Amino acid sequence: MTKKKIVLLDGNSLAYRAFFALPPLTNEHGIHTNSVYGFTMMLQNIIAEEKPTHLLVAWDAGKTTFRHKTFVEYKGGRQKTPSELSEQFPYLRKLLDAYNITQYELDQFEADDIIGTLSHIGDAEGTEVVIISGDKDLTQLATENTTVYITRKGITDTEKYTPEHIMDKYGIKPLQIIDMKGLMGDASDNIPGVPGVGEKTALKLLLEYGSIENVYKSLDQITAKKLNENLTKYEEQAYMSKELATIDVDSPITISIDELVYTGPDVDKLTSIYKELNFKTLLEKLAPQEVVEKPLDEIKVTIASDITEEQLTDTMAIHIEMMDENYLNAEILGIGLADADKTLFIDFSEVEKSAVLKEWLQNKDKKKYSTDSKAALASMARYGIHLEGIEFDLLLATYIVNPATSYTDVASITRELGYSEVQQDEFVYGKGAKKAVPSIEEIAEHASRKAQAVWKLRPVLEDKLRENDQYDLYRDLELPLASILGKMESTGVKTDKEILVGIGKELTLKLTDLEAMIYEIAGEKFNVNSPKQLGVILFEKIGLTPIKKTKTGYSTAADVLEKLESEHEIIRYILNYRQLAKLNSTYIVGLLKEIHEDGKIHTRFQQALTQTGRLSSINPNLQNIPVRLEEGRKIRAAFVPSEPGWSLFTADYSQIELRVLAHISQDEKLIEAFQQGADIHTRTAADVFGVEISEVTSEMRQSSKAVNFGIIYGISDYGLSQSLNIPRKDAATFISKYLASFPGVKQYMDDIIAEAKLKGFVTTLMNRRRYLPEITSSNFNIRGFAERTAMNTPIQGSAADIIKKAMIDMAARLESEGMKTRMLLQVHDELIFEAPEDELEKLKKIVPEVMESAISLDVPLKVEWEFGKSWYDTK
DNA sequence: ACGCTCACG
DNA sequence: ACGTACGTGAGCGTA
Repeated sequence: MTKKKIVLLDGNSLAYRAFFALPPLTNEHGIHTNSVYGFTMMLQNIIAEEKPTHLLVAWDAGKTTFRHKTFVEYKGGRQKTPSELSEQFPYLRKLLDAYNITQYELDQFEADDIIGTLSHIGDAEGTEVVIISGDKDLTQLATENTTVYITRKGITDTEKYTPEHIMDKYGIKPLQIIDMKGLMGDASDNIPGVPGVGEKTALKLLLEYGSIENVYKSLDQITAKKLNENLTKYEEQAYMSKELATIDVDSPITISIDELVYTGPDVDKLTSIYKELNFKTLLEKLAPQEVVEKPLDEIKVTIASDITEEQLTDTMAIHIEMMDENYLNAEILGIGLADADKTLFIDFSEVEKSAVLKEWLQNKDKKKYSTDSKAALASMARYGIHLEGIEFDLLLATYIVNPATSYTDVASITRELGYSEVQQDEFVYGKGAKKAVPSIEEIAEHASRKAQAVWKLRPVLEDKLRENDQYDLYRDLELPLASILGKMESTGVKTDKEILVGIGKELTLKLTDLEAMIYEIAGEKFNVNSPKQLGVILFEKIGLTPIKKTKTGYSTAADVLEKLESEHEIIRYILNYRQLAKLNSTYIVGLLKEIHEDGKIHTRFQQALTQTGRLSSINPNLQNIPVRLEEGRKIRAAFVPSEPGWSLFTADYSQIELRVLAHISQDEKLIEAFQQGADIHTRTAADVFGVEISEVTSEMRQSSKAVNFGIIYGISDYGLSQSLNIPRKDAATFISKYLASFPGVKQYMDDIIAEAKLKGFVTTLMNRRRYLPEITSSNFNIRGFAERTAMNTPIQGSAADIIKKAMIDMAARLESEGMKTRMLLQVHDELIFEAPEDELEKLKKIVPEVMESAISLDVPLKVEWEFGKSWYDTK
């Protein structure tokens, strides 16, 4: 027989905790589910870790308790429970019911008292008891047999209060926690305590006198005048506070420990509640085989050979089927085609053989509706087939309608639109080690279904785009851009392996030295790359003071280490080691792995991913190649032109986001500054500090630069204080001065938040949308985040629109000028080309011209360019 | 799989 | 009551 172990949960406290720890999730009916989800995670964790034989969730009963008789205002002034949380309580009850966990509440008593009483009984029996809550008051219940787990940051992490731990932490015994609360009070429960006494003073008094009673017996020994006065004046209040903070361990409960036996969940009930709440991952874990695919409608699949012109009509939906997501090197299995009355699958070996099909693919008068046009284009290009005539792109259309949904494969996209006739790729090909090529019949059906889905969904999406006034954005910006990006990806960037290897060797040498040095100073070997091990060395062995904590321990991030640099010599070696280790692993070893046989790196641009409209770059990411520090910048020397005698040419928009802000906000001063061509940070400094331009110091300019960044991000005093390393108050002063100097910006910030609340979304200059449902949240954090997003997205997103437009114009211009220059990369506000020597002069003229006239704003756009023999040299 | 750290705009 | 600047991707260690 296993040993008895009782786990007692504080239901209300944990529900709150889960609610605030998680982002707002909802099921398809808009019911909030985050608290239930978090609670479930905690519960699973507790059951797995503690393996309780007895389990109980205690709830607070109603509004009034016996404590209100002592003090009417007990728990007064509390914010009303947010409706997003209160609507979840019935589901929590149902969940626990499905788990077969006893729930208990008692009129006039709080959950604390129920827990206290039961733990008291268990303790007397000598049974092991674990109490779990977010409320530190419960630590008063810790005994030799009873441990109190208090939730920390996150939802499953807890701090375990045993009597020893409480002694270590506060220097008092568990029951003295009550005296501590009595003296210091508790704002959240509206327990007054003694004014002027906080945690420090309370602990000092208890260390000296042991209890509130003894403090008052020895009052004349307390010489601190103010403290003595307060203690004297508020004696009655101190005793009352102690009474309020005392958990009743003898409440009149009508339940016995035997009734708490935990036998495990009712899987059927659990499945039904998980379904109701849309907990997909939990459902899968519960019974992976139970998630059955609904049978699809039958379709007629034709596996074609000897393609004829008659089979290929003027307009068809097309999908290139590949097993791997990386279409730049994945094996092409075949092509699925569909129109109104048929589907067709062509095995890739047939594609290569069929001149008729190739002709059709390359004919721009034969219209194609695709699932992902960039993938289609780039994958075909590998076989010398230049796909033309793309008229529709399912991926892009869905993304423009709402960038928030996550797009993994065609099945998920179409399901989102209420169409469920396509199977998940995972289902067809298997997952992980079980991934394998199925029969040609299966592939044919899968690819045909995808093509058919595109055919059926195109009108739906086009209507939606028109309805949202986003058809132009889709048709004139994203769709043509897809082809351009496809070409850029196919072209790739020539990368000099030798240069990377050379830098790698130097780095390895330096890293070995640094490592040895660090071990010597630390007095032992450890993994410098492990924040956990490093934390132990720095903050336990060496004894430095931790400045910041993370969920899992001490933070060892660079900003923390920099603050400790003067404290110990080891820090600078660690910082240096970190910097070089990053360069070596990500940019030397990482990039070397990505060089193809053609000596080039072919990144892929994700065009339907970011929430703002920017692109992202993967496999590898070429949008974050080091530049800020010289050591890292040298990596750029490895990126070179692919033809002898050519150069790389880079052009970047100067301050595009601030210019966009000036335009959108119509702030007169900001517009004027840009029209005059002033250095914007200096100009901002002059306005904010109220001095002449000539009097602006470099510190003033630096602060203003940080404020300008902050404004773009949706400023907060905390954020600015972190970036400038100044007190929060000073940061707040800066911000208010800035907003007073630029009233148009202030007005914009207020207006955009109001607009987002009203419409539920914000838009960019070219009508890209981002929905912000969280902007009406009653949770301060979540709402604040949404508000900053509302301020930032139109700025970042409009800048993204502009450079996308510039890319389209630039590609057209290069074409019309008959130039050989190729566009290679886009890095958010920068374009990188490779060009033959004799086109450089022309580029210097047309690149700025095209980029600067991509859009007409009320401020000029400014482009700066460079060229050189490598990316490093374009500076 | 997830968190931390750090590279970029 | 709670912990934050906006947007990304990759490598590593740890679970």
